[in-house]
Amino acid sequence: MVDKEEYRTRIILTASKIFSHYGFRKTTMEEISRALKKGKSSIYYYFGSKEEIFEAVVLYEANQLRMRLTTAIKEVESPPEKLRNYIYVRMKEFAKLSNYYNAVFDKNLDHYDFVEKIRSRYDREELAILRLLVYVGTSRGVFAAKDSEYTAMAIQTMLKGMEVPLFWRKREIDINSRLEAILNLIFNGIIRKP
Amino acid sequence: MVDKEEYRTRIILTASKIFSHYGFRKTTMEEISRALKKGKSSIYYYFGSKEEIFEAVVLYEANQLRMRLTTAIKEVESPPEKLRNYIYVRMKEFAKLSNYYNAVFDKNLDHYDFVEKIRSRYDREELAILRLLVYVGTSRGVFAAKDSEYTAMAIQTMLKGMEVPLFWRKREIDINSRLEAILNLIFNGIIRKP
DNA sequence: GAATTTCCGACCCATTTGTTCTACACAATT
DNA sequence: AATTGTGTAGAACAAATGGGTCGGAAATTC
Repeated sequence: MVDKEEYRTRIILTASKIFSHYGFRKTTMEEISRALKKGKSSIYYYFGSKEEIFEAVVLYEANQLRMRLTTAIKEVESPPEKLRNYIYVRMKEFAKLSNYYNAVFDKNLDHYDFVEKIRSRYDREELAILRLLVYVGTSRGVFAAKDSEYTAMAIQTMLKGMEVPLFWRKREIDINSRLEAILNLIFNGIIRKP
Repeated sequence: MVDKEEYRTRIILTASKIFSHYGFRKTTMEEISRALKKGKSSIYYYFGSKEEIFEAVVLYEANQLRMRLTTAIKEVESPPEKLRNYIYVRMKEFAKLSNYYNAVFDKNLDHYDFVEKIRSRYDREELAILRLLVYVGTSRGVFAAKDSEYTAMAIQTMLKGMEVPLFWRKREIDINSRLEAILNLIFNGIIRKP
């Protein structure tokens, strides 16, 4: 009973690995169960269907991302550094995620709406985080934003803009230099001039 | 008619890519043909079966390897350098091949005998190459091998010994340093002491 | 030792997949 | 113009694969 939840995450972890390698479609329940050294039907004791496993994987991944982002903020003190860290980690993680989903999804596919649902839920969270960062930075006098809500939304828009090439292009983009450029732009537009 | 052979290699190339990603079993004819923008049944005009394509891929890969090795020898002049280059490239290529076959083969599998056939055929070639290298080196006075045949066989045995961990272990091995050690051993055992 | 939890082999059946077959389009050749 | 040869693909099909169910063994807990 306490183990059950634990075993569920074990399933999630291994399934995630196989999904990322072979994609959702090509991954079979047989494989997942074999990797867990269990019978195929045993898996159904923990999850109702293959899709259910997949949803759990996505949810898990989303929480992972959330955690990494919040710790990224806590790692440093000053608001500019917090913002920089946040954006940096966000980019890195999204690059990883884009790899994951490119591998997992069949090129068509209708699973996108599911991801979109998760994503839109996190959008609000992200906005709150950014708003707080901007607000704190402004009240400490290191940022100079008139309205932290709209400023946060603007930043978020920029960040989303950076996702597009990640998810649609195959070409290797020099993430780091692009990142520097973006950060530079944000800071020089937002940091109080002396 | 001249195009036909050309198109066969195009099939081989694309099939190889998909095989290496998804493995033989999970790769479907549908996928291969889709990647080639042809109808599924059209592929059968060029190859009799999925297995036949796979055999062609392996054969192609083997020839690729042979070429890389012979050019590796020609790149340098002195016998020790030739030997070093040969072993170096051989290791690198085998590391790549091991990745390929680990990805392509289902963990069981009876395809091994097929690979073994190809391999044993190349064994003789390799032995001839090594023997020549040793022989030339000895007659130039830079090596000191009593019997180039048996020396070559000894070297080949060592090289095979290095394959084992490549194909069976997952752990990342530091190829370069191991390589240096082996080369050092071979040379200090074979180079005429002053 | 009964109850409950966890596991699995055997089965079901819809879908997939390797392969065959036939027919069609288009050139080249007769 | 008819024939032959080359390349293509759609339809059809038998075999397999794979997701999911079920009844009941094992194992664990009470």
